[in-house]
Amino acid sequence: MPELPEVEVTRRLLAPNLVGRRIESVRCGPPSYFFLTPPRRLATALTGREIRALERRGKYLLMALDDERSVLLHLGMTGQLFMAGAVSPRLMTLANHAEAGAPGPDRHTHLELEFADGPPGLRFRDVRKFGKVRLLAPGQGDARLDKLGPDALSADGELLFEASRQRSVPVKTLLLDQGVLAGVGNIYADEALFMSHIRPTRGARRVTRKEYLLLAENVQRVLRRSIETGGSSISDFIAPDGKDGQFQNERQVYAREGEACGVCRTSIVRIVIGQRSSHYCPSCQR
DNA sequence: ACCGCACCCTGAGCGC
DNA sequence: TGCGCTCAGGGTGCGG
Repeated sequence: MPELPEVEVTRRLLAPNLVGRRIESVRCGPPSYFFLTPPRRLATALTGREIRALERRGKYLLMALDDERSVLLHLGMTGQLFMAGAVSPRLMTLANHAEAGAPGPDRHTHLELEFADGPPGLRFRDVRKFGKVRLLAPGQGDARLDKLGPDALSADGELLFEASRQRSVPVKTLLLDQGVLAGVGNIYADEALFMSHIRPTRGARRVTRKEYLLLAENVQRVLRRSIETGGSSISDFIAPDGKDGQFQNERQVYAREGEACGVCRTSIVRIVIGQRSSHYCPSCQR
C-alpha cells in the first residue's frame, strides 16, 4: 500500500487526532516479525505518555512522546493506521471489527492505543506484518532512518544525476533506492518515468542530466498530486478516517497492462525489473 | 560498494 | 467447491 503520498496522507489526518493526547492504555498483539521492540516493553513505555508530534521521513512515521522517546512506524505493504470507529466504504469490517463486538479481536490488529480523554483510539492493522514498530530511546537514532536519502517531495535532478553515474542498475531501480531518494515506491516510479518519457529498463547511466531534471520535477508533481487526491487505494490503503484515496483513477501506466496508453493508444506493457512489476508505454517511453 | 536474489507473511484471484 | 498457482504498493540480509 504505502508510498510517500499514502504515508503523508496518513500523517496529516492522524496528527490532529493524536498530538496533545495522553495514552491511557495499550494493547499489543503477540510478538512477531512486526514488533522490532517486544510488545510488552512497548506497551509499558507508551502507557501514560502524551504524544507531542507526528512526523514523516520517507515512508516512515515518527511519533514523538513527552519523555523524549519516540516510536518509529512503518506500514510495510499492507499496514493501516486509523482511528477506531472509522468507517471504510470498501473495508467496512476491517475498521470496525474490533469495536463492533465481532467474534474476537481482529487477529491482524497488532497495536491499539486508548487515550485518557476517551475515544477514538488509534489502531494499527497489518495483514502481512511487513510493517514495523520500534521504540527509540531519547536521542537514539535508527539505522533505517540514517540510510535514507533526501525526501522525494524535494527531489533534486542534479542529485539524481550524480547518484546515477556509478550505478549499473536500471533507472527504475535507482528511483526505488531509498538511500538515493526517500519515499518513491513502485506506483510512483512507474508514473514519474512515464511522465518523463523514460523507459524504466534504461540503465541509470544512460539517462541524461536534462532527463533527470525532468524526472525529478515529475516525481514531485506526481507525489503532490497523489497527496491532494488522498493517495492510491489499490488494494489495502485506507486513510485514518476510513476514506479511500482517489489517485488510482489518475494512474497512466501502473497496473494498466494491455490497456491503451492515454497519449498514443499503444498497449501498456508489464515487465519485471528487480523482482518488481513495471509498467510502461513502449511507444512514449524510450 | 554494488548487485541479484531469497526471504519475511497473508490473502485474493485465476485456471482447472 | 476445492486445489494449486501467481501476484501484491515494503524492506533486510546474504553471498558473489
